[in-house]
Parts: sequence; structure tokens; C-alpha cells
Amino acid sequence: MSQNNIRNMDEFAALCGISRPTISKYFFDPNSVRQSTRDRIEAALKEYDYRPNIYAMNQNRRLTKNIGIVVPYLADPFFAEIARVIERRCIDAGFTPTLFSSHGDQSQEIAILDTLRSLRPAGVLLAPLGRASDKAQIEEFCRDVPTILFDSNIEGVGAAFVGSDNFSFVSQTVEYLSRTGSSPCFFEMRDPANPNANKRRHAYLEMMRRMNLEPHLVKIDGAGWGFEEIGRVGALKVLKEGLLPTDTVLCSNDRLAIGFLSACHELGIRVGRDKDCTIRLASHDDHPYSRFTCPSLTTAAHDYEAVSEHAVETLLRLIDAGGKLETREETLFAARLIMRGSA
Amino acid sequence: MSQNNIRNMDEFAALCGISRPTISKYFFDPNSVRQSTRDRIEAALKEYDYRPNIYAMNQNRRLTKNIGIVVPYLADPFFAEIARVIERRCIDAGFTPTLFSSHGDQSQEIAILDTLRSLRPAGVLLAPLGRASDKAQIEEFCRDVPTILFDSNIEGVGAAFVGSDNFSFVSQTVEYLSRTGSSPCFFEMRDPANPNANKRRHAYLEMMRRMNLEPHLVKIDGAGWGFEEIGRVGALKVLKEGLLPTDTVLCSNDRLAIGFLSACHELGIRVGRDKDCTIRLASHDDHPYSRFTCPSLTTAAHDYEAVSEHAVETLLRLIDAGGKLETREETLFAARLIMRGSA
DNA sequence: TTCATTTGTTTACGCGCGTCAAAAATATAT
DNA sequence: ATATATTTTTGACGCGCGTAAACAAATGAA
Repeated sequence: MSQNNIRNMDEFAALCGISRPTISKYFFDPNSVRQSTRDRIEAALKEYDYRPNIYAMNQNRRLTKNIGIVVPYLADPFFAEIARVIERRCIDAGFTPTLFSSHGDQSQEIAILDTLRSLRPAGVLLAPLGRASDKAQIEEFCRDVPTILFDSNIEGVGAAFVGSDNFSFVSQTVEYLSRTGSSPCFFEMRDPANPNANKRRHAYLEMMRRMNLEPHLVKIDGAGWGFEEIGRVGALKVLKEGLLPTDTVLCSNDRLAIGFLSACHELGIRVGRDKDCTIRLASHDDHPYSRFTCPSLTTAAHDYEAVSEHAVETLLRLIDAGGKLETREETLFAARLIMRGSA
Repeated sequence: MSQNNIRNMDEFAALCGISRPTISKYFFDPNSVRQSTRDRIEAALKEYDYRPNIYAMNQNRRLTKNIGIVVPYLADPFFAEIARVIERRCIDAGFTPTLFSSHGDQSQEIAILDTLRSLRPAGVLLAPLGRASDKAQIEEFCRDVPTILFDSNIEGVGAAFVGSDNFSFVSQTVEYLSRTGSSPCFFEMRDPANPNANKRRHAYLEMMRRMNLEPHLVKIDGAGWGFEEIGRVGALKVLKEGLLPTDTVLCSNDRLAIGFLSACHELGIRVGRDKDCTIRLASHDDHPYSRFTCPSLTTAAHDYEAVSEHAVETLLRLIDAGGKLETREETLFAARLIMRGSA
């Protein structure tokens, strides 16, 4: 590769023997120029190693090739994992993703939306904080920027929502637990930050009703995103005071369950389906660590691939359609029950 | 706030009654203009809600206000956590951080460096993949862009390195374990991806030598960044074949230890310091989940705050100095022993 | 008040690229 | 070969802001 220092598109165009406007077209969309010219440009690109100035490009383009990805809490490996897959797909589609985490904090979520506005992205994939979100601000943002919500829905906001079917999660775990032993109580935070938690509670109550079983909600205190610690402290209290109505516990999510397991271990309570175990525990999400807890967690798994694939696919469709879809789509993916040691 | 649609800095300057070049100065550094004018600008800013076009700004500035943060593997909560703290500090210093994850993959790390070049950041905080990194490419990048390495050192590369003092980690765990029971063997991957792992092995061997104890290295197979699974499979093999030379195990890092614990549970082996336990297990890093394992992990904790604070502080100094420091600084922070249930 | 110093204004140019319209060249169909 | 559709070229302008130089105004100490 020649070490020519090419300063701008004019120079590169001259070296190619192709006019600058055509080069410009090529960089916006390589398929918008004839095959033969594309070949010539790409040959020159290999030889001279030129990259257009992204700032000058984005200044005047109607639409940038940026995509914003916003997750509520990146220290949760669940979001880290889904962000990774989404990122990959965006790059493959020729876009430049930028990852943001709200870190569980409303003001940071708002600040991110503000930053995103000035980035003028082609589109945004947003997993809101949930209850802690400033809905009005998100709504206003979605009016200005083509946005797909994922993981956590806000009714009517954004061009579409892609997430998991909470009823599918809970129905499978409740059915499995009830079939193989006593029916479960539902262990959750009193004021869940995430709307999925509410949907899961309703699904639990509905399933118990259908099966003619008595439901038991065990609500624990705690705020914030430190779910493991909240689950641990809550479980400690519940177990010490003997408030558990059954020997089978269904946690709203895996992170609470991880805390629950920790509490059980502290108290010398054995969890699992063996003879010498006194509690069965199951949960939802198939958190990356649920395979490695002791015992490993029986849980309902998200279809990571499907959710991220469909979210990106929908966003690309939205961008293609100029930022508006006919109707607001809501797509939910079913869970897959994963039976492991804990129940 | 008036809903005037201000199109550019000229219009905003007119509304302020201040010249555009002064406004421009203000946005580069608010402290570069007189208090009284700063007040006038900020008052107008509140009233009219204008934000300069970042693309036009960055196109012509000698130096942008961007800072790149690169971590090797974001699905590891350790890196998610340190990235969060670093991000916060960059924002507080008036910069715009952008977070990238190499996802354990060399080609992605190279691609990130390429992207970072065209972002023309003021500086970069880079935690390399380690053994999997293309050292030549990183070295070349560091020549062009002011870069501080953290977590994982590459000798002589970058303007400075900020990390943890591996000897401090291992010396404390080895000393503690030896004092309170039998001395530990060292459980690690055969070909660790991270240079810290090698430093820890050496520290272990050195400590055992000093204490006149016989060292035992237990090396397990496995590649990639799925340390928990590697640890689990490795431990399963070692335990089943009775290859463990002592009843006390020191893992190179917490994620391996999490896998080790999982294997022990599968085999019905109790871990901890109680009478009925057959193995004691300790480790290093104080991974966010090590508090919640069963039993909770005795480990040596990083000083997250100190590392991230010092890394950012060094980078700001580097930027201030125009991209060159007198000498390459290496700063290592000591560990803090955290005694929990596993040993 | 006076004068030196800091700070802001005016004017003007340039950055690298997007985009447009009209003309020219090329490809495809007849 | 001719007509038509497609693609590229030419030439030009604009985007929003950085920056530089010469000048004017404000500030502050003596």
C-alpha cells in the first residue's frame, strides 16, 4: 500500500480517475454506482488507504449512518450480551453503532437522549429504564428520531417494540413447577423498576387461576438496580421469619434468584430437587451466570438472537421507510424453558 | 424557554448580542471568556436551547473533545463497572466519552482502533485484549493518538499504564490461606489471554518460595473469554481425577473460581472453611458477583475507584501536555483482601 | 486620569464534503 | 445503427463552524 497522504476526497477522486460526486455517492451507498466504477474505487481504496472525514460527511448528509443503542444498565451481562449482538448486526448492515448505558439513572438516560439528538442518528434502539424513565422526554425524543424500543415497553411510544413474551416465560415455569412438585409462590420486588416484572406477576396470577391453585405473592423491599443484593436481603428476611408459603419459589428474574440462592446458602438451606433439599427455586431470563450458580438455575430463556435480530431488522425497515411505520408494531418472542439443578 | 428554532451559531450570537467567534470560544472552553460574558451566554442558552452542530465543530478543531474507552470484553461486569466510572469522570471533565468493546476478538479490536482514528479523539483509554492483541497495530495507533493503557499492560506501548499490582493481590491471598490452613495450589488456564495471569503465577511462585512452601500449578485447558465454563470443565476434570495436590485452591481470577464452585456443587463437594467442607477456595478481582456465589468468594479486590480515577487523570494530563509525557509512567494499585465464606 | 492589559468584535477565509442541474458519456434495447 | 435509459462528469454553491489578524472596547492598576 502506497503511503501517499491523501488529504481529501478531491485528491482521492483524482487518483481514481473518477469524479468526486461519484466517489461521494459510493461512500453513501456502494451499490448506488455501477459495478465497474465500484471495482475501480475499491481497487484504489486498497492501494491508497483513504477514509473520508466522518465529520464533514455527517455535517451535510440528510441522514447519518449512525445508530444509537441505549441500554438501562450495562453492568448487567444480560444487556451487555444483547448489546453485543445488536452491535454486530448494525455493523454488518453498514451502520456505525454507538453504545450508551443509562446506568440505572434517569438523568443519565435523559442526557443520553440529548447527546443522541445532536448525533442525528439514522435510528435508535432504546431499552428504557422503565418506571424510572421520564416518559414525556422519551416520547418527545421518539417524535424527532426514528426509534425502536426493546426489552422494556412504553405503550404507544416509539415506532415499534421488540421484546419477550412474559406470559410465555411465566406460564412455562409455573406449569413445570406445578407439574413436578408443589405450586410456586412468586418472589419479586415490591416496586419493580421494569414493566416486565408487572407483566410477569400478572402472568403468574393468571396461570394460577387457570390451574385452580392459590397464588402467593412474596414482595420484598429495595430500590435500584442491585437486584442480587435486594434478593439476598429480601430472601434472608422471608426465610428467617418463615414467611415462605410454599417450598417452591419462582423469582421474577434471575438476578433476584442469584440473591435468593446466596441467602439460602448463608442459612444452610439446600436448594434443588434432590431428596435432601427443602426449597425448589426457578426464575426467568437465563442470565449468563445462571448456568454457574450453585445449584444451577432452572429458568426461562430469552431468545437473544431473535430479539436482537428482529429489533435491528425493524429499525432498518423504519429507516428505509423514512422514519415512519404504518402502525406501531409490537413483537414478542416466546421463552424456552431450561431445566437445571435448582428445580 | 422560547421555541425559536435557532439554525446556527450566527443566529444564536445575534440573539446573545455577542460575536460568533466569542461564542465559539465559549463552547470550546467556557472558562476562556470573561465571567460577565459567560453569564450572558449561559442565560441565552437557557432561554433559547441552542446546541452547536458537533460535526461542524469537530471538523475544524485541532482537537475534539472526544475520549475513546476500549475494553476487551464488556459482558464481564468487571469491565462494565470500570467503564462506568471512567465514563463518569470523562463527562465531569467536559469530554464526550465513547465506549467500545472488543468482545474478546482481535479483528474487532483492530476495527475499533480504526474507527477511533477517524473520530480524531483527544485521547484514548485502552484496555487491550492481551495476548490476542495485535501489538504492532496497537503500537502504531498509540504513536498517532494520545493513549493510556489500563488493566492489561503492553511494555513500552502508550504514554502510560494504570493497573493493579498483581503481586499485592497474590501475596495477600497466599499469605492468608497459608496462615489459616494448608498452603494453596494455583489454578489457572494453561495459556492465559491476559498478561495479569502470568504476573499472578509468578507472584504465586515467588510467594511460595519466600515462605519455603512447595508450589503447585494446576493448569487447565480452554481458550476464549468464557472463563466460568473453562473453570467449570477444568475443575470437573481435576476433581474427578483427583489431581488436586492440596485442599486449598487459589484461582487466578474470580470468573474461573465461579466455574470451580459450580463444578464442586455438581460433584457434591463442599467448599468453605467449615468443618464439613473439604476444599477452601480463594481468588482475585472481587468480581461484582463474587459476593453472591455459594459460598461467597474470598478474594482480593481491585481498587476500581483509584484505577479509573488515576487513568482519567493521567489522560487529561497527557492531553494537556499535547499528547506526550516526559516518561512512560506505570502506576499499580494494591489489592484489598476480602474474606468471605469460601476460604 | 492614564496607560497597559485583557477581552471582545469585525471581517474574511477555509475545512471537507453533500448536493444540485445541466451536459456528456456509457450501457441497453430495438 | 439508432433511440432510450442509465450513469458519470462538470461546475458551482452551501453547510456550520474554526481560526486568524487588525481593531475596538472594557478593565484594572498606578
